[in-house]
Amino acid sequence: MTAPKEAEHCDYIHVHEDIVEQVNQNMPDEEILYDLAELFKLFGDSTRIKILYVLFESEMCVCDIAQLLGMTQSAISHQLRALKQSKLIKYRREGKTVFYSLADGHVRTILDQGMEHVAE
Amino acid sequence: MTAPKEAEHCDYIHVHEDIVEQVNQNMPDEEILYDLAELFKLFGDSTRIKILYVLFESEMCVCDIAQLLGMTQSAISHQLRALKQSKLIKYRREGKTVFYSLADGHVRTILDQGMEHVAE
DNA sequence: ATCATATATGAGCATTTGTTCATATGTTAG
DNA sequence: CTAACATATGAACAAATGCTCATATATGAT
Repeated sequence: MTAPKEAEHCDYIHVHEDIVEQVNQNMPDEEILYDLAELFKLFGDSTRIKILYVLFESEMCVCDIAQLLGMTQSAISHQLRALKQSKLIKYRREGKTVFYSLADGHVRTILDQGMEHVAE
Repeated sequence: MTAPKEAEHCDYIHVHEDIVEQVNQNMPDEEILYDLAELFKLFGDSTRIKILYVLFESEMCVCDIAQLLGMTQSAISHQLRALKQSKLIKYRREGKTVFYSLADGHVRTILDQGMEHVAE
């Protein structure tokens, strides 16, 4: 029996039953994949990448980061907000100053892996 | 001697000389950081993430991927192009069909690390 | 209280991004 | 050659993104 011809189907389906099953089994939930994409989106901007690299060296306040990157306090603050919301960085307040630092070892691992690929 | 008051400077500079030096020393070149961001940008979209997860199981043709994800051939082809350009996937032609597969072990490592963070 | 400093945030705007649609290219069969 | 199929690609458009500017909030000093 030949498969019924429908709009989006290849004439000959190369995906075999067992592979389709495997994909559906091993593919994480839609929601998880969305969250994963949201996470990587944060690494997909050079300003945020630079912020993370700067924080590799030391915790730092907003103004210091802005200076080091040659950008406005506002721009940096907006980006820190995004990084903070995804728990990639944490902060502590000391008087008027807020110090930011990396929250997670994954940050370093992810960036390092990306570097390996880019460096090829 | 107090530091000269300028626009973007904190009143008290928290970044000490040695840390500034360390940052400038360890921070990769602007161009590399840009490439790194470009790479992660590819992981920052759930369609492309799904494509990569599907390819974990097996090489697959464009049409099969489109079917599995319930998207149009064109949309998938556009995304495959981006993934291909960054050498995250490779392809081989077999007659009319083009089979795509993962190009690199880094892909898996990067996604796994991201997953670990998301799963917290 | 007022002032100054450090940071956060909302609105506006220009740029980028992902999809759709139409069409082009490439391959095979007849 | 033509026809059918698989894939690639350019234009258009809506949605998302990152920065700027103005302003709000928070803390400390006077």
